[in-house]
Amino acid sequence: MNQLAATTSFASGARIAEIAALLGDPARANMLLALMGGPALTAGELARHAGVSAPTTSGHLAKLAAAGVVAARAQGRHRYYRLASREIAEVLHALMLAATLGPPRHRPPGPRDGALRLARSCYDHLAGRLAVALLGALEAQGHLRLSSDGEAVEPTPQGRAFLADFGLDLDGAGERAGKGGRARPLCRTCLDWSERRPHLSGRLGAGLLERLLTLGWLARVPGSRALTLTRAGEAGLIATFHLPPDWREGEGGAPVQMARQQTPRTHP
Amino acid sequence: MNQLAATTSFASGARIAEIAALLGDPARANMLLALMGGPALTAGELARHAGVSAPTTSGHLAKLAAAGVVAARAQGRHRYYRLASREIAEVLHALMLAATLGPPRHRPPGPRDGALRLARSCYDHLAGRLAVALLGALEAQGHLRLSSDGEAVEPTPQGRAFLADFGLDLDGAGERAGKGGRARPLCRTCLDWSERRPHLSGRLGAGLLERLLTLGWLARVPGSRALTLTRAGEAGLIATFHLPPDWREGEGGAPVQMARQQTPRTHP
DNA sequence: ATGACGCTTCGGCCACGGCCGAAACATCGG
DNA sequence: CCGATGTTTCGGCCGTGGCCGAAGCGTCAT
Repeated sequence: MNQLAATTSFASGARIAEIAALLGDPARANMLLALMGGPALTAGELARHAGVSAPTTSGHLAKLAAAGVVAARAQGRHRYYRLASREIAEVLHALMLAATLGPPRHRPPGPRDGALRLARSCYDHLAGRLAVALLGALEAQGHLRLSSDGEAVEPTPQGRAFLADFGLDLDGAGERAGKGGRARPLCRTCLDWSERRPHLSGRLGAGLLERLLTLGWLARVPGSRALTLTRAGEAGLIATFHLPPDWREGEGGAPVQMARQQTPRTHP
Repeated sequence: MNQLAATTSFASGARIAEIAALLGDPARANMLLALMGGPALTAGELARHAGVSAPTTSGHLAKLAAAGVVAARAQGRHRYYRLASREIAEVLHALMLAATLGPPRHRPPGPRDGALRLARSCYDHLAGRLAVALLGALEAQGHLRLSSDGEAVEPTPQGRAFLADFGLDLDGAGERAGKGGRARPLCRTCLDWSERRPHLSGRLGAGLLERLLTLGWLARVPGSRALTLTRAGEAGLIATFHLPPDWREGEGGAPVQMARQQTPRTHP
């Protein structure tokens, strides 16, 4: 018998409930939402995100770690926490999408909303209006081919060359087939949470974000998931990707203000 | 400003936690898992699935309905409950996937597992070994084209004709662009929960399941999500789709026993 | 009409779990 | 070695919420 099928069994309601219950506390949900930004955060930072005391935070994190929702890495007197797996990130993503549906309850459109809507990191890839615009530009240039429904997406041969030239190794051994015997999708569209339009995810999306950060075209905003597009970055994206200069306006809408640097973080 | 962007705001941790907390109770999780099968179920049936009393079930369902997780429809002295949206189904799907990872805790491989692994319904489409085999057969016949990573999938012109001939109207007005202004993906691969290999989801997957049920090639098993492949169905699938006769063996594994009819349900 | 059945509401019990302050433990800097 | 800082453990308080039995209200059948 297939070894995989032998070890894989069905998820019981109990196990599902266990995970969901862990995400079902406001404090923990806010921590995990903060971790969706990608980089690992310290327990103290997570405590501030959650709005609870340090002891309470520690208890929450211990439970999350025991259940395999987050993973911890000790470094000096800090402990850095990150989401334990991409599967967990996808649960959170699905929850975010479902949460935008519900009843039209009170949703304070804080000032940070604008920056987040414009560009942010989503676990390991780029999201927001910029991500949607980049996908559009790549498609318009013939680098990517989208299926008619906008779900399936694949790089054209020309696009592969273009992206390789930009510094992305799409066939690289970077992420081979996991233990599941299945390679991570090269580039999958991921329904954007704020724009409700698809953007790039998968290996290509992750590589793109990494490359843009390396180039200094994008910079992380310490306290949030927001990303700033630097002057060089905007010029570079317009020159290289033919990003339309009016990309901030989204679907013919008004431009949104960009994220600004806040209090710098103290860890590497 | 784009009207959608104006009304769409960011999901707060509170709202996420609200939904997750509702899925985070064993009784409710078992109810929702049962509803993942597709057809609406009565409150009594859900009570049996959850293993709690009728009053308790009623309370749970009231909460789930108030939060927009399930939807109710009264009919006679029964009340039929179903999942309220595809977004909720996708949250559950992501949770099921995440649940198979965790620590190797006790997972009783009950006798029903085999039937479920072979063929079952997953919200609105087909899942299990049969679904994986069907996707493989469609690809082998040149009706579908998969990208190298097995994520993107699209019907070939020949495939469209073949599927239309089989009774599937892929371009039909059946499911147009939703309020999000985005059409439902035609056919998206959906990582199979038990096989951990992709199978057909999306509009095509839903249409295929519906058609197979209409033809009597597949039949629902009352008490569970399992599906039975009828004699006519097996012959038909082998003749029409060129399903390999040894499809039950999965990846070179041992065959799995098929689901048998159980106690018949009393509602239409 | 009258009983049977399905579902919901009500009332009350009880346990689980989130929260904090105090204190212990670890690490870094002087 | 000694404070300062980050994190965890401990103890105890208290509200939330799951659970059931009894009772109420519909719908269907005879």
